[in-house]
Amino acid sequence: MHLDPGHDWSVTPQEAIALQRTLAERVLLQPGPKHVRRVAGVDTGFADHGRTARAAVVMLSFPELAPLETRIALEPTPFPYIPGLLSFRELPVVLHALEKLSMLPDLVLCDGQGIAHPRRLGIAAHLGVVTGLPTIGVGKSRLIGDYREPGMEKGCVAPLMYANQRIGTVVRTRRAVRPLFISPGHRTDHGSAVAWTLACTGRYRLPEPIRMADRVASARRGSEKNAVP
DNA sequence: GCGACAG
DNA sequence: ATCTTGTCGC
Repeated sequence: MHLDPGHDWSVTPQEAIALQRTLAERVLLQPGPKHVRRVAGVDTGFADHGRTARAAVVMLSFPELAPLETRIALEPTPFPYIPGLLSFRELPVVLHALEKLSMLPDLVLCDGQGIAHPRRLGIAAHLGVVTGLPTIGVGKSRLIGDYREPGMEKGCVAPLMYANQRIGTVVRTRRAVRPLFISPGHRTDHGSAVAWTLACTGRYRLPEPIRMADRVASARRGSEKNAVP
């Protein structure tokens, strides 16, 4: 399958920022998909002192959360890590892993922020605008915003605020663990983002799609295979 | 100028 | 993100 890159990815940090301001206008905040049969998790890992980027996408069935397909892409890392510009470092290789899927997901959980970003275009929102797919940002830590510590029980939440606006939700996905920073990417909203995240979470802190993609992307040695039907 | 800063 | 073994806690 051929997936459109969406735009030129060979940009300078300054051009990337300008691009984010434009693309952010195309982000759609609306209730997420009504029915989900397939949910994908994406994550990126690095090797060779950061010179090689490895994106992993794992497709799971819903609500069983059983792995259906795993795809990987390896490429030279194209952009340095700059807070706020993470998508220009990880999305190029992520898109190549995504286009290897035999079927499109109904929803994508992405490692990193959605609209909880200085210009409202974190990696999950960027991925959604480029692919047109509904996406949710699942951050393991905070990029921007203020919040009150949510309760310690699983399911406890607290709004993530920035410039007097809600940009996400701090969610306790498991008892007494560090909370996750959930924010809408594209074609989802605060409520649906949190609901789908919890619906995809089992006995671990990370929702299954992200946890499985994480495992594959960070695989130390050569699991450079591509499982396909 | 100073502090913060997804992965 | 990555470098890295055992260890403390539920």
